[in-house]
Amino acid sequence: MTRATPRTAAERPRDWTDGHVERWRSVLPHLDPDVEGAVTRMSKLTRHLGRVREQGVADYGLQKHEFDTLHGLAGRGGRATPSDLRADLNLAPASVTGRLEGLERRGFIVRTPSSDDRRRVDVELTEAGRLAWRQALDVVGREEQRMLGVLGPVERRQLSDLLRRVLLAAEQPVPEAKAGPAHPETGWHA
Amino acid sequence: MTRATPRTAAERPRDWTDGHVERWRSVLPHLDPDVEGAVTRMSKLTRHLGRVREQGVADYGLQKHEFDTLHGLAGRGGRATPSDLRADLNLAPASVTGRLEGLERRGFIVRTPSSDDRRRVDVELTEAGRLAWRQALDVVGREEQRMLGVLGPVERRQLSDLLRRVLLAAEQPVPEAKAGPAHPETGWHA
DNA sequence: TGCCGAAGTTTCGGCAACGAAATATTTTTC
DNA sequence: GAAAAATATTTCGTTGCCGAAACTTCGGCA
Repeated sequence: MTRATPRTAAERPRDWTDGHVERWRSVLPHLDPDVEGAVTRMSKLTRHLGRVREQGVADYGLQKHEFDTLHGLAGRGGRATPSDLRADLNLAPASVTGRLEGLERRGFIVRTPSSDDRRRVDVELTEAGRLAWRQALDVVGREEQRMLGVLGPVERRQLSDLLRRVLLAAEQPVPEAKAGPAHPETGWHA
Repeated sequence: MTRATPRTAAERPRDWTDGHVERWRSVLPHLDPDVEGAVTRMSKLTRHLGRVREQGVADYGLQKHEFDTLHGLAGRGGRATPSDLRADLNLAPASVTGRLEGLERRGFIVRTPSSDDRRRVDVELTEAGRLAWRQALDVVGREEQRMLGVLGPVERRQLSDLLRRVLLAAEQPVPEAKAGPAHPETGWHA
C-alpha cells in the first residue's frame, strides 16, 4: 500500500463535517454520527458541485439553470417538448416556459408549434446551443472526476453500491406510521 | 447472514439512477458509471431529504427556509447575530433580514439592538420558536434514520468514511490548471 | 357533427433569493 | 481628536420559481 488508509479515528484526518457533527452532538446527544456525517457530506458535496457548475459554466456564458435546461434537452437527443423537460428537470410548468424564453432569445434553442398535435411545442437544440452545452459539460465532469478520483475504482463501486441500497429505500413509499424510534434526532448541515 | 448482499450486478436490484446512467452512457460513452452513479444518488438523496423536510416541517406550520433559520439559531444556543446566520446558512445578507422579518412577525424570534455594539442586532429564539423547531426536527431525523437504517452500523461507518475522503479532496483548493483528462464527461442528474 | 373532459402550454400574481448600494456605527490612523 | 477605513445591517431593484387560472387543442362519445 502506497499510502494506506488509517485504521483508527485518531490518525484519520478530519473534515469540516466532523466538527459540525461534534458541535451538534453536544446539543442533541442521541445523534448517530455516521448517519449525520454521511447525510451532511452528501449535502455538502452536492452543493459544492452545484457551485462549481455555476461558476465553471459561466465561462461559457451560461447560468446554471440555462445549462441544466440545455443538458436536459441534450439528454433527449436535442428534441423534446416542454412537458418532457418539466418532468426531467423536476420543475413547475411555468418555470419551463421562463427558461425556454431566455434560451430562445439567446439562440440556443428553437421553439416550433408541433404540426401533428397543435397543443404541443417542439423544442430543439440549435448548433450554438449544442456547442455551449458540450463545452460547459466538461467543466463539471472534470470536477466530479477530481473529487471521486481520490477513491480507487473498487471504493467508488463500493460507494455507489451503498448509495444504491439507501436510494432503493428512499424510492420505496414510506412503510406506514412507523412509531418514532427513541432517538430520531438530527444535527443538520449547512 | 440473514439476506446476504448480492455479489453480481445481475441479481442486484436496480434503482432509478441505474437507468439514468445507462441512458446517458449511450450519449457520452466515456462516462464512469460509478462516479456518475454516486454523484447522482447523492444529489437525489439530498433532494429527497429536502422534500421530506419541506413537507414534514409544514405539519408544524413552518416552511423549509423558516425551519432552517430556526435550526441555525438553535445550533448557536438560541442566540446569534444576523451575520452569524448569514455565514451558517450560506445566505446573502439581504436574505437573512427577509427571513428574520417573517419569523419575528410570527413570534418565533426576537430582534433587539445590541447594547455594547450598536451596529449589531441580537437575534434570540423565543419559547414558541424553540418548540416549533424541536418538533419539526424529529420529522427529518426519522427520515434520515429510515433511509440510512437499511445499512448496518459497519456499512454506515464505511459510507461516512468514504465520503469524508471525497470531501477532504473537495475542501482542498483545486490543485491548479489540470489539463483535462481524456474522458471528463458527465451524465448529470435531475 | 357537436359536445365534453383531458392534456399541453402560457400568462398572471406573489414569494424568496440575490447583488449592489445606502445607512449607521465602530475602529483605526495620522 | 477628526477623518478614513472597516463592519453590521437594511433597503432597493431584479430574477427565477411556483401555484393557480386561462386558453387552445385533442380524443371519445352520443
